[in-house]
Amino acid sequence: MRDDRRKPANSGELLAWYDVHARAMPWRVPPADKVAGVRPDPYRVWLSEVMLQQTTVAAVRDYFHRFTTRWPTVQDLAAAEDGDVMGEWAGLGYYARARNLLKCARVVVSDHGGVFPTTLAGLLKLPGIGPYTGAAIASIAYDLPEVVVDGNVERVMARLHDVHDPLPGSKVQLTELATALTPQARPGDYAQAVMDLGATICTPRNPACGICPWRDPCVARVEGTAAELPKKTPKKPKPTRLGIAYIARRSDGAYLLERRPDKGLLGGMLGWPGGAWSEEGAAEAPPLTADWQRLGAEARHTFTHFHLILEVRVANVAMGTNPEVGQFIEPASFRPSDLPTVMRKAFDLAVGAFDNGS
DNA sequence: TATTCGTGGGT
DNA sequence: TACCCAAGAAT
Repeated sequence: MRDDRRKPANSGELLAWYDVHARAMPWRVPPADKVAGVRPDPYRVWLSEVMLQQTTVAAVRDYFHRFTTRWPTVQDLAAAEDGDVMGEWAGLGYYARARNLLKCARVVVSDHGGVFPTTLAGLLKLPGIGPYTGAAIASIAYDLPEVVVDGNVERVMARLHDVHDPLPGSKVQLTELATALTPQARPGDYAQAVMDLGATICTPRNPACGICPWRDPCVARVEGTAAELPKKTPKKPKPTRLGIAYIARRSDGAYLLERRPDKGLLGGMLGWPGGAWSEEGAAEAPPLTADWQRLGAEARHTFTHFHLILEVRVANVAMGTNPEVGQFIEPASFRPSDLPTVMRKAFDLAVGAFDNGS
């Protein structure tokens, strides 16, 4: 802080802004309804917060609707089949979230009578609930004054106080600043207000400082440094890995798929056999003997920490063929939408080849 | 503390 | 095109 005479930011200014500008969301109770006594459903708050981890609101909306339609309560979700939940999560990414989601639902039902813990400490013991999500549920669902620190809060605090130390090292400092601002009154609305501010006004690029409810106390705005904060330590370059996807179609239209192990990349998801991906592109043996055809194109996909070039090989096989890995899934129970995106890309290429009568 | 773990959209 | 980024958690 370079100007101690500046009047510090205060939560009331932000709450007043939120009362007018709160974004409408399927899992959210608008401030006017909360005044009337409406409380958020902890199940829906929890589900939305897990889905929103490192994921945009736009991407979450449809998933949230499908999940809550299919599994309206935590009891419903706890009773679901693993494969159904993983399939419904397919395409949303970070699949450990879905595995932990199911674990968490089952613990809540078996150990807590189907009621989410009502303290931060209790929430933090559950799978998939970390410091952010625990504080978010505690504040939004139960109006407890816990400190919510996500990427939005980090950015807003860094700018309000002109913090130039790079993340993630500055996280402790930014958390302290966030703690000082978190109010005892309406902490749930406040938490959502800071995140709305970060998402709509105090954006990563081209922040709309002119219409910000905290424009006066914001030190970075005065210093002209808002757009360059928060600083971040540079990230490592992504290597490129090579792999093969073997897509076998049986004469009845069944496809050969395998369930990937729970640990590691795409853990718990369906995928095409093809072995590990490496920078050397070691040739993996096919899952069964057949007349494998190479396609003219490969699937390209970028993960968090590497690029992938996936060669797709296809084969038509007869009924009664026994694969060495995976199992055939019949057309009636195969939904391409159950596949993670990279596997669906490979499938889209293969379908074109099968349609061409290979 | 550093790495692993997805995906789609914006610039 | 190539990067950046998004309501992080687990290890």
